[in-house]
Amino acid sequence: MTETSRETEQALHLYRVFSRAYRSVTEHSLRDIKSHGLHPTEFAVLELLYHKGPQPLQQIGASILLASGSVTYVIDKLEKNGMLIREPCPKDRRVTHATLTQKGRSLMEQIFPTHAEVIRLAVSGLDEQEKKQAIALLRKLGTEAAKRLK
Amino acid sequence: MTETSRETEQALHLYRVFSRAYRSVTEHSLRDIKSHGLHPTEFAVLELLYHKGPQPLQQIGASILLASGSVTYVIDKLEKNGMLIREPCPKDRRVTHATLTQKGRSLMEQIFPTHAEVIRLAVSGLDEQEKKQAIALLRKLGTEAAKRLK
DNA sequence: CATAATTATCTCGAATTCAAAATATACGAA
DNA sequence: TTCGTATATTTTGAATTCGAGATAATTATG
Repeated sequence: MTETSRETEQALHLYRVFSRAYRSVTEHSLRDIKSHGLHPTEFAVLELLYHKGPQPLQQIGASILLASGSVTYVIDKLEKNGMLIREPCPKDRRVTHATLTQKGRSLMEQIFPTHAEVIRLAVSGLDEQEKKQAIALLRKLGTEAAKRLK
Repeated sequence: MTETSRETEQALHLYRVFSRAYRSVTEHSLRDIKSHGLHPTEFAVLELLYHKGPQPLQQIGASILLASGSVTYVIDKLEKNGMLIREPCPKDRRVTHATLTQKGRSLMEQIFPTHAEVIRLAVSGLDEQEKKQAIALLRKLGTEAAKRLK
């Protein structure tokens, strides 16, 4: 028989509940994104630029956890679709910034409110107090987990 | 300016904290899995069979959310590596069961305790009481989100 | 200034995934 | 039985991702 401490059992239990919940919640988001003819990664890039403004490609990869080769691929596609343009950085010629075009911004202005509403519904199983608790717990959990990754 | 209700703001905030926490926690798991030369999907299949015993391929896909074509692909690979075998179901000839070989079972016996310990550490940012709260909140969140997917 | 080390991006090939179509089997109804 | 529908698996082709290596530009060091 395998020896597993009660603490470990509880940790595994939390991990499973966490994963299942994550899948169910993100499924709402994914369906909405797909319904607009976008892929999750494309949406993530557009959302980042929409909220944070022009970003170096490197930053984009770091923010949404994408390998550099994949960043090139997604940015290529979005640029071909006219959603954004590449702009060379004048201060550092190694760097390229991605900037939303008017078309890209319009798209996000059109779909983001709906998307926010989908997210609101997806997490509406918790009331305001519970959401507050969940935020505090998840923030702590995530921060500590990130620390231990170094 | 975009009108967004306070509730929606809170929901988006929860979603972001949730996603970040999930990435940090799962990164622990992914690194451990990789360190054993396995891919996440392969590990998921092995873990399922290890804990639940032989399963129809269809069940495997349903459990770990994998398209049927991908199931065939992963099972092929694991079978070639000698981790499992396919066994035709005598009662229903459409069905194939995947069963761990001794080699596959030994591998899991060897790596699962370590993996459990990695998970324990990954979520150790919360104490026992907090884990209990998190489990309750995440279960509720996940269950309600799943309901709304129908 | 010259060289080494670092950083940002892109290219290329391999691996994994999905979706749709093909195949085989099971099951219910006429 | 026979037909039609449903289910399980495999096949196929396209899309996305990663990792490693190449290139170019910057920064640090002597």
